Amino acid sequence: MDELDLERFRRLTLSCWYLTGPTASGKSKTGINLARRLGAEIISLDSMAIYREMDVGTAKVAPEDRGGIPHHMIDIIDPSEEYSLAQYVRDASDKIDEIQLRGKNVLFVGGTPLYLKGMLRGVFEGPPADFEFRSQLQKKMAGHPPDMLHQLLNKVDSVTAKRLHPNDIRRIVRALEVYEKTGKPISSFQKQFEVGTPASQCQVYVLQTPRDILYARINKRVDKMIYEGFLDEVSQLAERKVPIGKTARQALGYKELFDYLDGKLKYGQAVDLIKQNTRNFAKHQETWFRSLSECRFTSSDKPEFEGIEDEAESEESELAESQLSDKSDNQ
RNA sequence: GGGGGAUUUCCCGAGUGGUCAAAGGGGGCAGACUGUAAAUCUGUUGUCACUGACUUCGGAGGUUCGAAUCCUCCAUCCCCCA
Repeated sequence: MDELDLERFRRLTLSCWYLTGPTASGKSKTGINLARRLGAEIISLDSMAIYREMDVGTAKVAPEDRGGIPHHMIDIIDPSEEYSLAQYVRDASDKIDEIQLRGKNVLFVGGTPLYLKGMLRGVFEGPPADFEFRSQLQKKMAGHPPDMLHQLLNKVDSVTAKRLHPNDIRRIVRALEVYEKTGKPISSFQKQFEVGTPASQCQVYVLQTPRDILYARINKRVDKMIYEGFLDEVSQLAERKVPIGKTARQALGYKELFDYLDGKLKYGQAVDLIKQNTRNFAKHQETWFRSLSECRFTSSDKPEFEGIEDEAESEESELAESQLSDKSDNQ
């Protein structure tokens, strides 16, 4: 993406609304209410909800609960396929065009911070992941000192090497991959990724819940998912003729239940692990939001969105609240 | 009733006289993050007036220049024999 494209890209994506927050902060329901008030359609900002056949564990809102608001970027990919940041940014941008052409607003709802950053700042046009290349690199590394790849990177791209921790194999490998495919260091590509827009010029809202309350809600929600047939869903995925891909397989809850089905974990252990990993994930999401200048923070109990008229605290917002408390009740 | 074993910092768990505020893991907290991101990586984690001091290894005493480590008694838990 060159400078001009980037500018156009940002103009497009910053005209949208964004509602995010850690898992179990109540994004989906709040989002539907906000979308109604904005006259918006929703684009899911979620790296796992894109997959079909993964409903319970990704906490997808059932079609009948979407309040008539169209939801996009959900159920668009088969679990056997890989997906990525760059693809998301491309596909979602097309969706924005499409929706705005209909004269509707766009509201992103979801909690994948990397995708959020991609939408807000743009992504460079790099070579796609080459898993063949990566596994070869890994093989080459066997037997060598663990920081071999880091040193290798240091030779071709010292800027990135300095930035990355020697143990950060995944990023080192990608940096080497980009160099290999393009002949240019990854650090020479889009640097604007680091330049954020002030929150006052965006409509990016992060729902906040006190940590201890959030953790308790997560635990409850995992139990609820289990009750709603999470294990059956995972069993069905395990029985597919075409096995699910590595991206879908690593989804929270899914990987643990796969391990249970493979006999690597006891059932109770798997469930506890899901809760633990989900809590850690929520924390990680919050670290992300803090790092993005675009974000504004608002309480998940009583979210306030500047810029839209409150419609005199109308039934709509009361509805929003009652649904929220509803939610926490039966979680 | 008799014999044996255990008790460690938020948790699990190593540590058997000094180099121990105590390995390692988990959890907590914080950070990184551009084509696997619900992934991956990093730092930190007794207290304080913090290059030093203080409190901590079930409790109370004792041995020693010095104890989480040795001895005595007490408490709790586990196992074996009755």
